[in-house]
Formats: sequence, structure tokens, C-alpha cells
Amino acid sequence: MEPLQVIAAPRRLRILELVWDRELAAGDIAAQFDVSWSAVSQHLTVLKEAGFVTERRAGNSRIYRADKAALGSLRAVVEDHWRTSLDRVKDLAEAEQRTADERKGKRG
Amino acid sequence: MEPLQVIAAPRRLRILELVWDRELAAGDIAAQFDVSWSAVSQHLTVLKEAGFVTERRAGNSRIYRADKAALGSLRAVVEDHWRTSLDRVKDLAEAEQRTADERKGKRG
DNA sequence: CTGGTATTTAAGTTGTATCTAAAATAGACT
DNA sequence: AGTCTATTTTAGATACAACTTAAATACCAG
Repeated sequence: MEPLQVIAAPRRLRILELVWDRELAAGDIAAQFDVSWSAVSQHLTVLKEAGFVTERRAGNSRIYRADKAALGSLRAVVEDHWRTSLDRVKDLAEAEQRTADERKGKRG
Repeated sequence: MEPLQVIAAPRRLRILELVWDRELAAGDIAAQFDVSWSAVSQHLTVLKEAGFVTERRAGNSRIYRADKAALGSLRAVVEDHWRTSLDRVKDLAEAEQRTADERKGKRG
């Protein structure tokens, strides 16, 4: 998969942030989300194949961690993303509101 | 739309590259692709709403151009992608050249 | 005004990435 | 061996972004 596609999926971006500066077992990652472990596992596979996370086995767990160097120019994008994500949620909500308003009144 | 999503669509990335350092009319952009003008127009709208291209009117044409500054950290990603694509072309050309050399009986 | 070109908007179709659920795998422990 | 736990893989459902076609808009020329 193309590097850009890999980090463009919001769930994968959040996973990447979770293992940005610490190791985490797959289960600990999955526990952060309201989706099945299977879904998270599939995302981890994509991230691993892209080289954006490393995997190591410990007991019967698999432990993941971001490989920042592998991200190249995408690294700054990831770092930017979480710095601005809260603001962006607000902006998107406002944009939604404007769209809804325009539908009601066709050209404001 | 999220900046990352905007750039992650391959068609939009190529459009952005087309208008990277020159102005182009919507029609000239659409002519580069094997999809309908409508589809290209929709992509241009997304790029414009993200702020990644500027639009100006000239006669009955609309002329677009990339706004590199607006891309922030994504700028490097676009440039990387473009360079990588060019490298791919170059690699193919070199492979062709090697094949030609071998036909002549040249070095290994 | 009419006709023509450039482009967008509207409405509906389709391909595909993400998801769920269930079965399979791998290692630890007894 | 057998059974735990952690995780992946397979198979199939779903949601959504990119597309198509057709109609609408905007601008220019006669």
C-alpha cells in the first residue's frame, strides 16, 4: 500500500500516535478503540508492511512501536496532525453547520 | 475534508502536481486524465476547499494553481511523492538503456 | 436576445477500504 | 497431550468516496 494511504486512514493514524514513543501490545492498542481486535490487527498489519511500525514478540503477545525514521516526510505530518487535531474537530463541526445552513437557504 | 484525505487521493495528488509551478485551466487539467471533466471538477473543488489550490477566472475559463504554503508539512510529502515518481521513470529509462547496451554487447 | 464554449452541480452507480464475526494459529502452562 | 490467552486470518457485510451522465450555470461573441 502507498505510504500516504497508510497514514490517511484515521484509525491507523491514531494507532501510530499510540505507539509513537512507547511500546504497546496489540491488545492494549485495541483496547483504546471501539472496534474489534480484528480490525485493529488488520490496521497493524498494514502499518507493519509499510514499515511504519516494528513488531516484536514477547510471550504470546506482539508488541508494536512506531518507526519514526521510516516515515520520512510523513513524520512531520503525523506530528502536525495530533498537534492540531483538536482544533480541526472544531473547524469541521463549524463547516458542517455552514453546509446545513446552506442547504436550508440555498446560497447565503 | 481532512488535509490528509485531500492529498491521499491519487488523482488529486496528480492534479496538484500539474499545477505545482504553473497555472492551468480546468479543461487543460481534465485533458490529462481519462476521466470525465466532472470528476476533475469535483477534485478541484475539494482541493480548493482545503486551500491547496487557488482559483481565478479568465474569460470563461477557471485557472488553478497550487498554493504550496497552504500545504504546510504536506508540502514535503507532495514533493517527495513527485520525486519518487520521477525516480521511477528514471529507473525505467535506465533499465531500458541497459537493455539496449546489452544488445550492442556492452559492459555489465 | 440567441448560440457556443467552459465548467460546475445534481442525482445516481460502483468499486473498494474498513469493519464484524467466526475460525485458525501460536505460545505458555500444567 | 490438552487448555488457556493473545492475536491473526478468512469470509462476508457495509459505508463512503470516486466516478458517470445529464442538466444547470457562467461567460463571451454575434
